[in-house]
Amino acid sequence: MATRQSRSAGRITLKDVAEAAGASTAAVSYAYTRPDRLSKELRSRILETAQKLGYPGPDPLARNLRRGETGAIGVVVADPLPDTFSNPTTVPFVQGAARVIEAASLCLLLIPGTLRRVSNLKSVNGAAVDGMIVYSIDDRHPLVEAVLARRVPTVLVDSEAIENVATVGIDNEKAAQTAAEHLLALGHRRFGIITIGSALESTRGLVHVRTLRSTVSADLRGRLRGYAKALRGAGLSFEDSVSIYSCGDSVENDGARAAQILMSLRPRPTALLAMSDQLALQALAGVVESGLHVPTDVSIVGFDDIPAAASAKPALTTVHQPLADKGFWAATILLALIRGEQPPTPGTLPTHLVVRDSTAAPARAKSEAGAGGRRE
Amino acid sequence: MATRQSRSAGRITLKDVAEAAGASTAAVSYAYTRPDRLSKELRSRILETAQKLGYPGPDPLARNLRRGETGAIGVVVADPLPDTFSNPTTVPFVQGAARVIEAASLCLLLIPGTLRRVSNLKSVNGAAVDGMIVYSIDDRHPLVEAVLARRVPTVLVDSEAIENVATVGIDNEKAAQTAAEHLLALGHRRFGIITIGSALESTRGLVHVRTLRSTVSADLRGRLRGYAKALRGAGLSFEDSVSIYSCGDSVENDGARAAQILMSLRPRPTALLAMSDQLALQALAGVVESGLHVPTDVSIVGFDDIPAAASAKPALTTVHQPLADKGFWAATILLALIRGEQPPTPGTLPTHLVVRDSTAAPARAKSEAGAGGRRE
DNA sequence: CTGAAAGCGCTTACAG
DNA sequence: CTGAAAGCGCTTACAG
Repeated sequence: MATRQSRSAGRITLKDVAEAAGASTAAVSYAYTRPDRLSKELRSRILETAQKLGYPGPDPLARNLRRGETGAIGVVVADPLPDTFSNPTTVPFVQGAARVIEAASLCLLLIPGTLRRVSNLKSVNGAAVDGMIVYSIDDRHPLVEAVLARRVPTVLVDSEAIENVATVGIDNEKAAQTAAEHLLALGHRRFGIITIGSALESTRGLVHVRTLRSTVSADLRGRLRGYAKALRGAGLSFEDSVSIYSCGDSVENDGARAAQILMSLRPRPTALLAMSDQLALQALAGVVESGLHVPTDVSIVGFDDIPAAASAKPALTTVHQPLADKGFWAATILLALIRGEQPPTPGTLPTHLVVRDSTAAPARAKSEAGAGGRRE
Repeated sequence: MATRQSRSAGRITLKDVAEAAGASTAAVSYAYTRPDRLSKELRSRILETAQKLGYPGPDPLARNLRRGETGAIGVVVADPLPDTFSNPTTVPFVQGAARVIEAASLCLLLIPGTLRRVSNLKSVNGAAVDGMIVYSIDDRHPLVEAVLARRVPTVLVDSEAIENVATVGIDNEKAAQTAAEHLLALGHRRFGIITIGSALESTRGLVHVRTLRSTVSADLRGRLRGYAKALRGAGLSFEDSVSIYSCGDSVENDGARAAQILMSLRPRPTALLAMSDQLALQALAGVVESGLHVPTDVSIVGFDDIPAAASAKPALTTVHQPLADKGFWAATILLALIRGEQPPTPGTLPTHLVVRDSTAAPARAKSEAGAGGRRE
């Protein structure tokens, strides 16, 4: 277990090898990086000397500074680091990016953005990377500002467009609109929305749209617009037809409680629109726990289409979004930026509604509509 | 989308800020790292100047070289990078390590060890890290040698003990012995072993123990010893009682085919010992597909106790190993090594057999034993 | 509380 | 094919 690789003391450097081998430092460097520029004899003499002295090879830190590159791509995540490996939406995203990063022979640096609820700017400021991907962090979060201040090539994912910054994302408004329109077409007129709270202010409980709009991230605002647009299209007033429950931030979300509270409202919603599948699945469990049935008593629509959505009972109707493709494009664009090439412009990534078994016509559409928010 | 953060040209450095602010470079450096060493006025003058010039803060590459540290811990994985986020044994391990790494305000650098089947020494050699964790890579793999040659603090996980190198792991021999003894106690006398192939030579098909021993990694050799020891304890000859099927390397393992081939042998094994739960679960599917029943026709024991083992039908009997704890200890030991402290010595981590529904007494124990390898 | 200066270990034009 | 030398951008004892 004894290890004494302290950097200080008797550390062997390239210069030592050069002296011992009777060669220039350039020659030793070339022996490792450009073998073709050396005679076979000189190269093997150098390598043997290095071996004999126990030289660990050119120091990556020095090489990085000299070359101005690191061989690492940073991914900044706002959730605790371990969640990156278990969050069902983060995982496919990072995998999509990892595939591109690995193919380019680069490493992937996971940069924790938060440390017990408070921003960890130190990691962001100190990370030695050739470029950064910021995944699903509220635009107004100090982390985003800190990353941008680094002036390193950066791609923002699921973020409001910022001038001169590459972004990858979906059309949240259109996606959400499709979800709401599906429910409207089934005859629903009274809705509950379950949303993730902002990472900045974790509002929790029933909230007014206006409050929500001012605290929530850009993509959620987009979805809210989409729902509203669908209702407007059906001649309904958003305010009269919709109740909104905001869960805490993404880590502690509590869709079950949200569903139960929304279902206790009168007039009772006949359909629940959740901002994520995780929330929707929790809502499903909450509804069932209350002794109600999905979709007979209430329809539920999710967002994301994570694997668990398809295997839920009943299988969840949801908006599919291409999580792995997001990662793929984020990394692909970033690599182009780093190389100084023209980055590809995939535009807004496609989404589509996947209709499964958690949605159906409301049980007594007429009476509910009568009691609820008929507007025409 | 336009971005031109090339390192070369008109890059603002700390020196530029110092000149513009009429301060020394030391003062500018302190403004960022040791605010207490500067007067309030000087510090804010410096920060304002930096802001005005668009200085992105001290360059991490230069800081790393100067300080001799990077703020990153490297984790070397042999599987393709995306697998790190979906492999059911890798995920809890990395999460365990990530928790410690994040708590220490460090970043996690994922270093791909292979690129399309061939070792990617370049990433290992070039990674700027304060220490490395090597997860579950065969000791004789060139990657391990490359990591060790770096002479950076290192912890090897699931590896043969190497002098002066910290390791974390379980007692594979004892764990495997427990699994085999469980089957022996149930009355089984005829076994099939399903093993992962070596990453170095991917043998595939029925193999002799001797062949396997020479190609497989240390932890699998340990398990083989454990199985053998259990059989010896029951007075059975390993060679006469056991058939072994080696799947390809871990990525392409094919437990279903392994099970089918083993079950086509005569005398037919009444129990299958798999070297991983993934293999065991595939074997389970393969057996069922052949029209046989588990555990009536054949018992199956896995290794690892991944979540899917408990939810399988029938639920899988398996050897539980503390995957997240492995990650926790690997990171904890590594941090101590980096800090020059005495690392903790958790010793071999505990495992235990979890008996569930995939094992039972053999249907016709006596006749099988008579036809098979009775030895006393 | 502040400044002048050395040096971390390499790579890479450049000249020969 | 090989060598001498500049310099990447910082941090940190050290002296004042």
